[in-house]
Amino acid sequence: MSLEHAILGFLSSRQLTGYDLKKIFDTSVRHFWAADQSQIYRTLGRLARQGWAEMEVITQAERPDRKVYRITPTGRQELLNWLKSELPAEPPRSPEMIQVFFSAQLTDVQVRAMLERVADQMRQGLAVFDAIPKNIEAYAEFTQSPREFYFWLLTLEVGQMTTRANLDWIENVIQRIQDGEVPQA
Amino acid sequence: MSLEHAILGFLSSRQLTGYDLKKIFDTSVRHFWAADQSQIYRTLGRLARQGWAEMEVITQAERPDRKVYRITPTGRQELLNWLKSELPAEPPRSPEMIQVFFSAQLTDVQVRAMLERVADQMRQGLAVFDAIPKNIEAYAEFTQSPREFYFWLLTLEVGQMTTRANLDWIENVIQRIQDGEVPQA
DNA sequence: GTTTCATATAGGACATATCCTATATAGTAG
DNA sequence: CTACTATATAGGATATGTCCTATATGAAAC
Repeated sequence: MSLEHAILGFLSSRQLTGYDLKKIFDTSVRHFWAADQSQIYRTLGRLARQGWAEMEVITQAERPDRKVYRITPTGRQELLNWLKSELPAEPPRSPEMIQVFFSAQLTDVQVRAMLERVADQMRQGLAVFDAIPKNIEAYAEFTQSPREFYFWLLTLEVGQMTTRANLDWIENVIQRIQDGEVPQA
Repeated sequence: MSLEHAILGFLSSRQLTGYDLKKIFDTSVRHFWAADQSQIYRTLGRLARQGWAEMEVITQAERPDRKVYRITPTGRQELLNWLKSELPAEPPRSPEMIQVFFSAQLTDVQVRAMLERVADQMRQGLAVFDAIPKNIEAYAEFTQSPREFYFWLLTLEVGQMTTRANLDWIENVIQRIQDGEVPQA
């Protein structure tokens, strides 16, 4: 599972708490990886148990104690090995494509409505992408490295590109419906 | 979960067994939905229990008995409702993007190797797409409807388009590395 | 006759993710 | 003082998917 390596990746820059990581997953990388808070805490525990991270309790005066995690040399090696490894192919699983496939059973009017709905969701997604600040200063909290920031921008870029390409395709299909190019039975 | 609706979709054309569905998931729709055999059998049981499908045992002389499932009117209505509904947004989850993001920690040579590897996987995926027969006769077993076949082709089309767009983007990034456009620290 | 494949069925155990709950600190709004 | 937000932690139960196992029929290859 990649959450372990994602967390190791963040810990390789600096030590963090579960709460810190939750904020990072909710902001900086939410366009390509979402993680649930309890999942993060459980994964941190697992990383510590298998020796890829170590934990230190920091007592706080006016807040509950913080558990700060830092990557170990073993964990750093595991991260580098994983970064160089080939990922197993994932079984494809697209509810959208199931709807597209079986919407052959709907009328052209209903198909168009469905496609317009999906297109709207994609436009909203693009608006979210466009609204993300793209200057490194906005991300000082998670990195000061221009190289790291550049690679983060790459993930943003591909997300936007893919969403835009899918939106173009949907609009093209809508046009084909309007042009009467879709078989009726 | 969309597997229920995918199965309802197939049953809406004709009655099928779990074994039939496994073959369909392994061939015709494997480019956008993969399903495990035991998952299919369990989901069929659930569809029957909640009244969206009904099951009839067909005794066979020289093979084990077959359990044939057919969609019910309730199930057909549920399918149509689902086809017209807006899907909840899925949390994004891309192991590839995690590798891209953290590969900032690798050297340019290592990053290139990683991207070439991903590119190779995509070329293989495209080769698989290109090898899929695109004449309706090859799919007589699962549909004889030109409209249904057209919508199936749409799912193929978007899969190819997305894979190609991603491959172009990776090649572009490799070019940027070669051109020295990527920050070093 | 053993292995593999095809045709059939389906349960057990586990992995991963989600959603909910719970606790404990402080601060703000009403 | 209740509700909400922020800062902190983490377990219980469930949903979904995977992998393995098991059974039972026939056919083909070695």
